[in-house]
Amino acid sequence: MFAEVYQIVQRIPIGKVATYGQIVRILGTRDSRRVGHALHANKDRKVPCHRVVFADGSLAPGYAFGGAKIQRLKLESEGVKFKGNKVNLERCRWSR
DNA sequence: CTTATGACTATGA
DNA sequence: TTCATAGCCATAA
Repeated sequence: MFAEVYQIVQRIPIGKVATYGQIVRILGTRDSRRVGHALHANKDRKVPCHRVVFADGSLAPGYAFGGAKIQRLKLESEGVKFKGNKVNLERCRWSR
């Protein structure tokens, strides 16, 4: 279940981000919520959930490990470029 | 066991 | 472009 999600999330290299849809696609399902639930169940203790963003590049408002703004800062620190209040998926989208 | 809610995404207005 | 609704699956009650 979530193990697959954790594995994929940990597989994301520094400076890159993956969308829920991307992970879900790898899992072989269409449900994006299960990924979000997986991260929520695990929070940010073992998996860098801050690298997981919405399909449009935005973050999870109010449910991040400490705030979407914090998440944004963390991603920036890893080298992820931001497009306004969203991540520049065109540049930092994790491809396989 | 059934109902309701949720770190989502795609489609329609 | 932004807001609302439907669909998919798992967890909580």
